[in-house]
Amino acid sequence: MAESFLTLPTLEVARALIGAMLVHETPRGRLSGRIVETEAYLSPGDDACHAYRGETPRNRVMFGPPGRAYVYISYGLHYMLNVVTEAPGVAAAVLIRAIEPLEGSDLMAANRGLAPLGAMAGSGAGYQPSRPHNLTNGPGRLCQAMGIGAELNGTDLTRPPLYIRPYQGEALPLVQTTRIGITRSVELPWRFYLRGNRDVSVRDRTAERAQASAIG
DNA sequence: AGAATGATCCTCT
DNA sequence: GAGGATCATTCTC
Repeated sequence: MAESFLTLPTLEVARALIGAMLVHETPRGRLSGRIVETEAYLSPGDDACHAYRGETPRNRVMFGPPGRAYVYISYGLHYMLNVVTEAPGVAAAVLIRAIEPLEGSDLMAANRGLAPLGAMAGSGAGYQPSRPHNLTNGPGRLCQAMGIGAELNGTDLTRPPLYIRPYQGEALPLVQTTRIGITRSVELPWRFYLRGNRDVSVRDRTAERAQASAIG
């Protein structure tokens, strides 16, 4: 295949990933979704980046070649999926924060401990989301739904079992704003999401108004 | 060896 | 909107 778009500069990858398809071929079935929200992390200069103080065993993959998965555990229980960017030696990645389920949504629901979508049975097992789109609207949730764990850390995201198919089509309406859940470098506008999509984890209505006529 | 810190999610008010 | 869960990783002593 042609040179992957994942070799582009980090912020361009973060933009270009919106609309791309994330696919996981699991033993129990094929799961996929459209990426609708991303965040860029780029060291040096970004104190929120895991690698801002140098290489450690955990963030080692970020220093490697682009196009690989950086998967780690947050708060001791949630997996986070990142796409490594930039040439070897430069620590950078794009966090996938939300996807829109396309294939295998019932298996995703099962992975999340939820009843199948469309089934109204109230067996009492598992928790019922207050909104039907609580399936993959968050970095921890989408990893749980997609069956992504530590065993995929460092794997090549251009081939199965976990891979990304680029978006090819008309320009999508993007919103650019600040990142979520961090305490350092909070001012950097390095989060991107698909305007109007229901699976975006957190909207920024101020940014949406300010960017009303802009098209990403 | 001990303490602090999270790129979060869920529940309850 | 606020707080607890829960533990790997990292920093500090």
